[in-house]
Amino acid sequence: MKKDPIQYWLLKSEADCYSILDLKKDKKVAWTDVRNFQARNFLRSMKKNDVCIFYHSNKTPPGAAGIARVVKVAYPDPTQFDKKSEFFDPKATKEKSIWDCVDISFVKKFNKEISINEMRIDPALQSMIILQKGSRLSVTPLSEREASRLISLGS
DNA sequence: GCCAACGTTGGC
DNA sequence: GCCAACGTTGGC
Repeated sequence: MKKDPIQYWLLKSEADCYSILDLKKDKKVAWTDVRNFQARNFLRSMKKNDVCIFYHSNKTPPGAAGIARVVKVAYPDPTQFDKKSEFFDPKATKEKSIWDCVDISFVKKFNKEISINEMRIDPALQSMIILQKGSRLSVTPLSEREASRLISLGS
């Protein structure tokens, strides 16, 4: 049986909310709270061992901060059922789950964070979805070229 | 803090 | 099914 090729993803997180250092400390975390259908669909197509570039948004400047790896594929996001959670969704039931999460583990923190400005001027990164005007998705696919460029810039 | 751009909701 | 109003995201 042939192995599926690795896919690459970019995960946004607000830096002061959950950073790559938090992930380093936790080693592994459930990537919950995604409440956008397009982003959820990307979560659902993630496979075990896929590589995720961890991006810090909402800071100056924002940028790519490290690498994570998918350790568990999509399953129902428990926060949608939790009445006390700000991500509670009254339309979701255990039988009809709406939102998914994956588990990711820490791989490495970049030696140098790659700012969005650097990405914008790098020819290999022009095609990144988050650099397109108006793009707000918190989960986006990366091409192998984009991912390896980011990894070499950050290492 | 501002605001452009997007997604969602709800009236019709 | 359209679209105005609203809420949110996220770079600046």
